[in-house]
Amino acid sequence: MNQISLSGLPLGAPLYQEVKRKIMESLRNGEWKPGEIVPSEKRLGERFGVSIGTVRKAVDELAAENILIRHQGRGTFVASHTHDRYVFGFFHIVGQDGHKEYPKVELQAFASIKADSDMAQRLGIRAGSKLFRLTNQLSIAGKPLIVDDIHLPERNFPHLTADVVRTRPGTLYQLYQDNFAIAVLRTEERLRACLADERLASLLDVEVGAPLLHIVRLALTFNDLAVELRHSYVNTTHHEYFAEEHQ
Amino acid sequence: MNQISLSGLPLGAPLYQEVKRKIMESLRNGEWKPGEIVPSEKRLGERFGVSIGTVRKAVDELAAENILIRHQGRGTFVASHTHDRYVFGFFHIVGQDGHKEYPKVELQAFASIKADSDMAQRLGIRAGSKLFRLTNQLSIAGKPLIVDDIHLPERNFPHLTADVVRTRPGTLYQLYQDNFAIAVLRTEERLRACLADERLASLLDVEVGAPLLHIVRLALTFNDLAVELRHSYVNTTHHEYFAEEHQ
DNA sequence: CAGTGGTCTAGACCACATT
DNA sequence: ATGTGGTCTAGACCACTGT
Repeated sequence: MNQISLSGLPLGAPLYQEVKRKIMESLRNGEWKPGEIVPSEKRLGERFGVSIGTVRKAVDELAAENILIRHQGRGTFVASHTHDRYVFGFFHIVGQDGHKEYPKVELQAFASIKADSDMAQRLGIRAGSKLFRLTNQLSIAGKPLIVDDIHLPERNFPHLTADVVRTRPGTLYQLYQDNFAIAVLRTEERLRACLADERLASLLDVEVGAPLLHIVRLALTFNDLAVELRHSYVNTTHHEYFAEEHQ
Repeated sequence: MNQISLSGLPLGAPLYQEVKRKIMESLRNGEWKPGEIVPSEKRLGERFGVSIGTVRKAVDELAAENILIRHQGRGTFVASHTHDRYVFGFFHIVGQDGHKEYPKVELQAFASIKADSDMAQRLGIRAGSKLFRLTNQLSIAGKPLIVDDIHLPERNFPHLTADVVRTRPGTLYQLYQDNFAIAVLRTEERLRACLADERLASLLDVEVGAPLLHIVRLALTFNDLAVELRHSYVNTTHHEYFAEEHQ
């Protein structure tokens, strides 16, 4: 059994891992905010007392995880959620020709509910905790394509209202970032096939019993803390979910 | 417009990219075969006339793409398809508890057909070209879970027979690698929901009209050449498709 | 023990972006 | 002109593996 230090890293872990951890700590603390520039590699090296090469290795990994973004000649920046970034990184539905087009979003319902045991387990909270539940209808060319049922622990999103959601300028993940200082860093998705019930059939303009792609997405922030649980129901008649495996 | 050299790399490309290209060329040529060790970083540096640091950067990328595998103290090896590796890298179906178990495979049909325009386009061959078509039934605990319809261009798999497929020791990708020197390097998957027709209902032991997850997988080798086109139909009643997005 | 990959350093030079 | 990240080098030392 390996010993584990207070930082969560094994004792005698590589220096660059320690540097990476410290950078993430500063990001989590908000020392450098989304969209802002971080100190140059030279300055980071001085701050942590390591060589530039070691800083580079730490930043390499953070850049590979899309937490930092490098721009040659300009500097290194904290990744920020934008519409384009969401479409590129999190939105996996493409047209039959492989073309990606982001749908128009319309909020259908906003409510406060209590977490059942499944939701609570996935979100890592107690069953019965209060959640916001949002239902979005996403359409392309006026035709409904996706229904999203989104669940957010209320304690992480104080004073959220339907109006705030409806009048947000960008994606929901931008709202989490800008209004609640929550950065979605990665997602886990579980996919199944299901049949449209009456509600989904009505929202998606399909027959009851039509086949739908059901995606359960868990969005996570620092330390793998769950931010959002989302059930998406997709009409895959003219669209599909795309995934690539670099082996 | 950037100039492109004969190697496909932009003129003035980084040295390590050139080294990476040369290593991949040797892999494609079979100079180093799957499972074999490649020369040490020191020797590669001497061979290509670059420093070890530059070799490391090239090997770093190849290791990140799972084309090479490093073992500290032992050396660097050419990735080889094994059962475990297939399950870890290409098989995305998990039980409801997240547990991955690889099913028992049974060949149901083996035929020679002609590519229709859709298959031909996806495989990058001419419509009407001859294909092998294999149908596999995959079961867990005696219960059918997946049906695979697999299409292989005949010219890449000379003398393939049902018997060879049935008596192979490992996965199909191992067969491609060991008997035909074809290395599957990455896959693209497109997912939709569909309804079971009579054939699928019978093979999967579900009702006609039951919802199924339909996965179209394209397997690719060097230079993004298509190797295999696979249609998988999954009964997601007790299993699901898992995908992770590192943002 | 010798050989391998993994880490870390220090410095030179390049390509790029901004001032 | 200055500062940034990107590349490349050379070498030291460490951790691990097999003989």
